[in-house]
Amino acid sequence: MPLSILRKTHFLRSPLKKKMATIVASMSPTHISPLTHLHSSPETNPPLSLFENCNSMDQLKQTHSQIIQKGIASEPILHSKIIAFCCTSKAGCMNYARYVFDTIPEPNVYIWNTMIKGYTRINCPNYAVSFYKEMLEKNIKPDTYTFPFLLKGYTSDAALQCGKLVHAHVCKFGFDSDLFVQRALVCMYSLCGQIDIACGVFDMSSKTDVVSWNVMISGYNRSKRFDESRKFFDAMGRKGVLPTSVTLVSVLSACSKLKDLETGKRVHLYIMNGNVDPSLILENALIDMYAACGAMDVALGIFESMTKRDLISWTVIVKGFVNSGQIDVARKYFDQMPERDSVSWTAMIDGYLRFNNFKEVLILFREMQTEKVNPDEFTMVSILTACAQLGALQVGEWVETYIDKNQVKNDIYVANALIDMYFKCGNTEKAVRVFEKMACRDKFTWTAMIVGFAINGQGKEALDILSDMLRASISPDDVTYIGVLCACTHNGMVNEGRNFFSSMTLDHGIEPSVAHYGCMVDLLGRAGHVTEALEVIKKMPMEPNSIVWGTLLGACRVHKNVEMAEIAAKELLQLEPNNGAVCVLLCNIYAVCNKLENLREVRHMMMERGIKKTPGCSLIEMNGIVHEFVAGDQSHPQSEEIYSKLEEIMEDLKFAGYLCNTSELSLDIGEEEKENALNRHSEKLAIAFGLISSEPRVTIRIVKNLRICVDCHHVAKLVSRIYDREVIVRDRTRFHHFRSGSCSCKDYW
DNA sequence: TTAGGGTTAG
Repeated sequence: MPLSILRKTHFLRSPLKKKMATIVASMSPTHISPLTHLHSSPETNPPLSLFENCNSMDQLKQTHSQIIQKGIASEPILHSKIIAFCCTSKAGCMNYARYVFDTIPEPNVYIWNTMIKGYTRINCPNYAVSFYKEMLEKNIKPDTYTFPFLLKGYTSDAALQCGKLVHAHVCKFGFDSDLFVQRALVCMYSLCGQIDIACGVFDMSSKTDVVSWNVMISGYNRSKRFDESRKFFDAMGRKGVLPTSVTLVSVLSACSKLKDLETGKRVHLYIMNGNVDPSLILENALIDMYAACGAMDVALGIFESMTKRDLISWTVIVKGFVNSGQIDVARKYFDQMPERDSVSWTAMIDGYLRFNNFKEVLILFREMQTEKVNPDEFTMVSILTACAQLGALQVGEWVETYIDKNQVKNDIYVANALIDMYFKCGNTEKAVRVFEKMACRDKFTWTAMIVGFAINGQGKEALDILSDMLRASISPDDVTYIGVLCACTHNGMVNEGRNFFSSMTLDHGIEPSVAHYGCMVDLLGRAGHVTEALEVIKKMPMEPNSIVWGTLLGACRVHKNVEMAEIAAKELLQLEPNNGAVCVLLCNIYAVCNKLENLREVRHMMMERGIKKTPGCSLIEMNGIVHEFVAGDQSHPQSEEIYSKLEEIMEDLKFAGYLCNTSELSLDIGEEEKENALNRHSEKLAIAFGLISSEPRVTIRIVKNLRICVDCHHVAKLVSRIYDREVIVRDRTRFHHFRSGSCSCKDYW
């Protein structure tokens, strides 16, 4: 809304004025019911009751026409009645109100107020304020009703400036001590996201009633400051203000977010004692509170005893089971729902997301579309998150197009999820395009950009983004710095990383967490400073976790440092005795360094303890379907074709000078067998499948659960050159963009 | 006045 609206008159000339006059004039006499009683002294006894019985604009217009015919249309009370109907009734029409308003020679403050109320009611606060301005120009003084009507129109962050100007007028006209005006101000500030100012007005109010308290409590909920909602509720009790069901619904919502079962139970008891009338909304709020606090038995008890349930009751139960980890039970209730809207679908989709079942997310999303339920922005964020995890670029792109075409609200959450999805699918160009189009960005946006560039090996771009972020006065947080350190790590920028690590605390007051120390270990270790990396671990103010030791172990593998590897592996196995990945890494290191005796020892220990290696798994999306391959997989319907293509590829590669790199294979087997095992790695199967299933020159995108092995890395480079294909592999830690025989990681991984 | 969303070291 333009601020100028209060400073300058923008009084609207009713475009429909002429049209309305025509409508009234054209009403044929047959439409008009005979109003014989109008003959009895109309001036002294206006037929007010006629207006009170009006149910539609047609009836109102008929009555109005009669009044005009009888020559009593200038009665002020009749004007008020017509305008009140048009402005406040559900069937009302502001254009007609405007038409009548223009015929009144000197409208009184009541009529002005009613017009303001009407424009606010139809969500046109700018028209309301124009009327207000016009009223002042006509020397009509506002009264205590004027401001609540005006203020009620300001309900969003964008309206705050206008709201504040109206507040100034409230003070100027001396209405700042009126209960209703104060309440309207509290409400306006609360809805415009300024709960602290609302609180200030509330504290200064001469009188407060339960409605004002309710406005404050719901305002804190809206600002996600649930702890303060609860404090207000307690304070209200101390002041002896009795809560209404509106209060309790808000308080229960806060309890649900705070997981405050104790206060929740107190509210439940208050309701059970008959202090407020029970309602569906109240019951829903109760089951939500119990479900959120993990008391699913109580939540279900209430749900089952309800005589009437709605979508929300069911959704809350589904969500409750998802939260308690019972995804199958959640699904059972979801399947039983009599009807489902986008919120219920999203609740179920989020359940699968939470349990990392990303494929099921996409399956459910397809079902949702089959049932013709339109996804909203919340659904889209969930789907994009699943696409990011799966590397499902085509589905992700489809989502972006769907959002544009179907006017799904493209808010900051959606844009941030899009950026994250594009980066995690290796498409940095599209991520940047989304970023550039954004009208406003928050710290999540900037952080997603930094992390995104970092994992894609574009360290310089990541650091440029950090500079832009600081220039835009957005404070980085701990996650931002994880991205920054990660960018330095993936690009071997050791000194820069060291500097960022110290400036993080010195300049931004962010205390390093175990994750930040982990990044430093990675930064130093990967660059070959393995001893210094161990020093960092020793000096950490907290206990190093398994990730930190695993990072050091990974660095030892790259730099073939057996001694340090043994230290790291020992520490790791103490923390996680059954971690298969550690044993495999240690085996890799022993194999590379030709320490076969140690290798056998580890293998023996693994067998004894029943430790299994995590099977390598690669995903590749083809025409919107995600295909999954594990090492040696033969379950794919096109398996035969895939293996014969793979054979062909290996022949082509050998012809081009490829030598199989079996150095990391920990098995005590012959060279041929080793080569065979390597050739069945999941990423090779996915590459072969990609080559036979897509058009020439189309990029092959693969997501792998483990780190890509040296041999597969080499093969991918050659494939990109020999077949002229861009191959993008996202492994556990980063992206490898293979183009024309080389990789974006510059073999630094 | 009741249900839902985003970034995180290996």
